[in-house]
Formats: sequence, C-alpha cells, structure tokens
Amino acid sequence: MRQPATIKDVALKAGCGVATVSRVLNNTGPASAAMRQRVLAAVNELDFQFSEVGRSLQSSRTGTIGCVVPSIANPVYADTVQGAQEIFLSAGFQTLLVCTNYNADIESNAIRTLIAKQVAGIVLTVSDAKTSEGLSLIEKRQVPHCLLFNAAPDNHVSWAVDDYAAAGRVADKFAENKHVHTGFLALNFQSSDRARQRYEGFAERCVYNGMSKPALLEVEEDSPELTDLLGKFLRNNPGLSGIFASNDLLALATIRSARKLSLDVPGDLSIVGFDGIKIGLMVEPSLATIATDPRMLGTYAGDTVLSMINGSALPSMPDTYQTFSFRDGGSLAPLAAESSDDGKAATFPPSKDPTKRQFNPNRRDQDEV
Amino acid sequence: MRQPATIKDVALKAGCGVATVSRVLNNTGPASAAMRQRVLAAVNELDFQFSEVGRSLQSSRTGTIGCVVPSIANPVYADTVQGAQEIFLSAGFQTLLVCTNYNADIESNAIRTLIAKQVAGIVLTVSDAKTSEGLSLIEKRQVPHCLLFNAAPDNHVSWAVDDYAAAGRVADKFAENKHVHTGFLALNFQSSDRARQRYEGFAERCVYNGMSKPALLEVEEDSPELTDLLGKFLRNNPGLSGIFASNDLLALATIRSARKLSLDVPGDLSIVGFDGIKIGLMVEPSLATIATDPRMLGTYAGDTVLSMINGSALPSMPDTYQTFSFRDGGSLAPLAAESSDDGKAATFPPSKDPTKRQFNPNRRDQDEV
DNA sequence: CTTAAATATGGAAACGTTTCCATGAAGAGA
DNA sequence: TCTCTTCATGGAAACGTTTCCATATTTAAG
Repeated sequence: MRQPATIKDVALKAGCGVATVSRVLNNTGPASAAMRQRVLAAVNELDFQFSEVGRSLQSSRTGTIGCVVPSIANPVYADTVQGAQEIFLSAGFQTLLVCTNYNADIESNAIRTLIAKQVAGIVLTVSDAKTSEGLSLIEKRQVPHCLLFNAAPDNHVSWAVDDYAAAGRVADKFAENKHVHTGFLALNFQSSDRARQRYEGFAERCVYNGMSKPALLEVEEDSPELTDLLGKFLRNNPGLSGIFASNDLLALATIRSARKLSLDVPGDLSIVGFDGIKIGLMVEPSLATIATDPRMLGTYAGDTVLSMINGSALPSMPDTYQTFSFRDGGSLAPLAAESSDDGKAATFPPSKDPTKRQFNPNRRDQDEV
Repeated sequence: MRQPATIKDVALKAGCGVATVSRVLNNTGPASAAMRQRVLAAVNELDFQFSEVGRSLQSSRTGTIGCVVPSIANPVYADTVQGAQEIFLSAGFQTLLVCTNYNADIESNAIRTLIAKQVAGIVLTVSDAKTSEGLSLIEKRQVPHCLLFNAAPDNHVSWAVDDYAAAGRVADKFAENKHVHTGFLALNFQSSDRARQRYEGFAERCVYNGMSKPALLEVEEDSPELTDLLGKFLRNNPGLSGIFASNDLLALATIRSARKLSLDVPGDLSIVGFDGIKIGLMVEPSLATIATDPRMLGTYAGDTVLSMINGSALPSMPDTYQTFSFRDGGSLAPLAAESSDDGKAATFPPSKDPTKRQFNPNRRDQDEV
C-alpha cells in the first residue's frame, strides 16, 4: 500500500499553504477563483483524499460507533446489528463490529479497545450486565451507549425484550394447553443472563399456574448429540409433554431431534421457541414462539446512541409497540385429547398415536402483551 | 463524555517527560524501578489509556480492517462476516462493517471512507465486480483486499463459490430427474452479479442437457406477494415442473407459497435452493440445494487479507475443499412416475395430470403483480 | 488620493503518540 | 582519580489535519 498524498503535497503542488487547501476543500473560508482552481487541479493530479486519522486527532471525532454482540451467526443478533448499522451509516457513522462469542474476556478487551479508538458511542449486548467489566469501563469513561437485550441496570439505557415476562407468557400458554410437566432447554446458560432470565420467568410462572417446576437441560453450542441428550432428558423426566427452548434455532433442532426419536411434534411433545425468526413460519409444523423484532430493537438502540451523541431527546418506545408477543404455531398443542382419548398420560415412550392432534389453524391471535 | 487523560497528564503527574511514560508503558526502553513505579501510579490515578487515534497517526496503522457486504440479514453474509471477524479479532484487528443493501452508491462511499480511515485491508462483496467504483479505488490505492462471493477479475483475489458451475450442477440434477421445463427465481437480479451468474450457468446447462431454457422470474426483496407471483408464473409457463431459487430463503418461501397454491412439493413441483443454510435440513421436506460454507469462505478471505498485510504467503484452497456441493433433499423428486406411465417423456407440453396439477389461484389477488 | 474595510493567504499551534537524539548520571576498568 | 561505557531521562520532531491569527492584497468609501 503506497502511502497516499497529504495536504502538504497538495499545497506544494498548488503553490500555496496548507491552510488554503483545507479551506478550499472544506469550503470553510474565502479563496480566489484562481486559487480554488489550482488546488482542485492539484487534488485531482495527486488523487488526494483527506486522512480521517489526522482529522480525528485534530477534531477528536472518529465518525465511528462500536457494536458488540455475542455472535451474528445467530440471526437475532445479525438482524439487530443490521438495523443499528443502517441507522449509523445514514447518520454518517461507520460501525466497528465485535462478536464476543459469549466470552467475557473478549468482551472486556474489545470494549477497552473501542474506547481507546474513541468511538462516538457503543451499542452492546453483554454477557452479564451486572458484572460486565466492559460496561463499567464505558460508564466510567462516560461513553454514550445503549444496551441491547440486557435488562438495564441503573443508569443505563437498554432496548430489550422482557425475557422474564415473555417466558412467563410461555408458561401460561403451556398451562392453557393443559401441560403439567415441561422442560427448559438452554444454550449458553452460564454465559447469558438472558437465558437465565427466561428460565426463571418460565419456572416461576409454571409454579404459579400449578404446573411442576420445569426440568432444565443445558446444551452445548449446537451440539450434534442433541438427539441423545434429548432422549436421555425425556427418559429422566417421564411425563414431560412440553419443551420451551431458549431460542428458535434450538427449538427447530429439538423438533428435528424429537423426530429422530420417533416422537411426533406436537402429538407427543409440544415445543415452543423464543425469538420469532422468520423460518419458524415456514416449517411444518410452524413453530410456536415468542415473536420479537430484533431489527427494530437495533434501530431504536442506534437512534438512542445517536441522540446521546448529539444531545437530543432519547427516542422512547411508542405505546403501540411491544417488545414481544406470543405467536401461536403448530408445534404447541393441547394435552387434553390424550387424556380423554386413550387415558394414558404422557409417559415415556410417548404414544405414537397416528391420529395426531391437529393444531387449529383458525387461531391466529397474535396475543399481544 | 469527559475527555480522558493524555500521556502529558501522566508525565506531569509522574514528574517526568512524555518519552519516559511511553517507554515504561510500552516496555520499549530502559527505566529505573522508581520511575516505573511513579509512572504506573500516575496511570492508575488518572485512569490513563493510550489514544489509538494518536497512535494511528504516528504509526500509520489503525488496527482496523473493513468488511463490506450487501446485508447481514442474509445468513450467508452473516456467517461470512462472523468468520472473517473472528480471524481479524484474533489477529488483533477490529472490523469496520458496512452493509450496502445492494446499493452501488453506498458501496462506493463506504469504501472511500474506509480508505480514508486507513483500514489495513478490506474484504468485500461488491454488487458488480466488473464495474465497481469502490473496487477500482481500492485497486488504485493498493489496499490489501480480498473479494468474497464475487468472481475475481484480473489482479484480484477472491474466495467465491463458482456460481456458474454450481448452477450447472443443479441443471444436471433436474435433468437426472427427468425434468424438462424449469424456472429460475431470482432476488436482486439487477444488483447482484451472483444471481446473474447462477441464472446463466443454469440456463446454459439446461439447454446442454436438452431441457428447455428456464423461465425467469425476478422477485422483489422478500415480497409478500410471492404466492401470487408464483401462481401467475406457473400459469404463464405451463408444464413447468421444477424451480431453482437463487437462494435458500427464497426457496423455502417458494415451498410455502407452493403449498398455499395447493401444490405438493415435490409431487407437483420440485424446488432446489442455493447456499445450504442449516435450516434447510430441518424442514419437511428437506431442501435440495447447493451446499456452501460461507463461514469458511469468510475465514479464508480474512486470512488472505491478513497475509497480504504482513506480506506472508496467501492461503490456498486445500485440494479436498470444494466451494460447493450438491445436497440432495426431499424437495427434488424425479418426474419419472408420470413419464413412465404414458411414455411421453420429452414431449412438449409435458404430460401432466390436470386434476393433480390444478391449483386454485386466489381470485382476489389474481391481478396483483 | 487617502483611509477603512473586506478579502486572500500563509505561518504556526494544537490534537496524542512514538522515536531519534542529546545530555546527565552512574558504574567499571585503569 | 580519570576516562569510557552503559543506563536514564527529557526535548523535540514527525504523523495529517484544522483553525487562530497576522499579514498582504484588493475593494469600497470618503
């Protein structure tokens, strides 16, 4: 990479001072037509472009905003980042993206570096908002920032789904469908405060509804042995008729595994996901899930940070907008039929009744919160 | 955001010169134990951290690499970026991400800015590699770079799926399954040289195989009227038995639309996708598709740029690695049953049982385009 | 034709680093 | 004790901008 021309080179070629070049190119002061001409010619000839680095040093603005998420391999975060990035770009900022892979060290280091690079602001999803080192760094340095998906601790702004309430809603839905014994499948349970919130909200509301406390199964990142784990899990928890998966991808994988175990979904096992990714609508049966709008969350978070940067009023959530809604789907069915039909409660191995319970397609209530 | 302490503040507080502070903190020269102590104390007290902006100006390295893709709402690009980002991060670089939304102006401007910000390198997917203004800027400035998904013009390095060959393979598969009349569904046909490559490769190979030239249907970004468009398309192209969609998401949406039109997949219509996203394995029927590994492509591209930056040998593709493979799936079925029955395999229009083939266009929406 | 005001222009400082170089101090060998 | 290294340290330049200020030139007004 040959080193590019600087403003000095231009000044030299145009036969003037650097100040003049700066003024002409930025339209920030007077200049004679002739001089303007010469400068422009020199710029053209040298193919000159301002160095943003020099500019940043002098103006102390970098035109860059940081964005920290666990992983954009997860479409939820990908959509979020996409939304925020668009907002930033149209406001003249570029986005420094860091994926932490749910690793707290990477998170801290990345945030430290972002601050050192003097980003104008940061949107971020941290592993654990209460303990995040990076977050306290941001706070100490008073960098404009907005959390994403993390429940906001004091003095922080956040755009997040109310995981606790949403998971409670799932419990209610299982209750409505007469399920009693359910399980919770969690990915990244240790490294994600969201997953834990969901479990908590689900468990408490299950108990509240008179159901048993849900069994917990932690699984590894996209483990190929999900089927085995699921089999073992179901064997250890006889009578389990429904599973709440901590995200949609996991829910879909679980449906697949259930099929491999010769279980009918939802006949033998109901499954509910979380996130509401688009694919969930395309599969058979469609996935019952908590629908969220990550893209919108991303744009709101982006707008929030931009407002902080230029000191305007922060955007607030419109009344009509809910952070989540329950989306019904074929993967969740009532347990009622079984008990009346053949009398056997959902034991393991579950009934392979070919007359599968049909999800009622007319019920397309969005069930807003 | 209060402005942070500088090296001068530290020097002042420690009672020494800035050079000493720099040496101590960077371990880049001698210092007495006492002095080291004082400097460290001052750093602690002031909560000092180097400004990367100042550093960048003096060293002319920014520790930043640019990444330009159409949109990470598309999981193919999301995975790619994820892969590249990880590689960069572990090499000590952060990633400036720009999503162009298939817009050539955004693309040019973004690249110009990236260059001005003095990124150490760029990985990018451009709208059209032959005409991309941004790409020629990069070339002129000799920025280390690597294309992604774009077929590489001369003097450029690229990691890309051979769209032309892959699409040809799909044509072969349709031929093996006795299909004669097929269609190609394209998203972003105008703004993506990949989509055009795929159509070309598909069309030529169809003809080569004695099939008819595939009908082309361009659809808008995630258009909700896909069902109507598909219905009209099928009506305009009677005898069409297979569809090649330019990516998996579109293929899945097409399956869904086909169902709404009361068409059985693959009974009435075979569908093949492109990309091989994971979800394709989880749906019923599973999606026949061209399987690719975007994540790997991203890491290779990342490694390539890193090698360029530090002047080491570029990574080459291992012999065993293919940019794509055909993945069989339930969405593609032979046309055999029908043809063997009545023996008129290759006649035109191809045999089709009208009772089975019939679908009910939704009158109400019929005229919508 | 003079003077005041407006217009053009360039020099230099500042932004926060690193690094070259010079200077001062200390230790070692005679 | 004297010189010769070696070690410690600070001053200053350089990186590429912008901007303040001073100066030189033009124009307008009297």
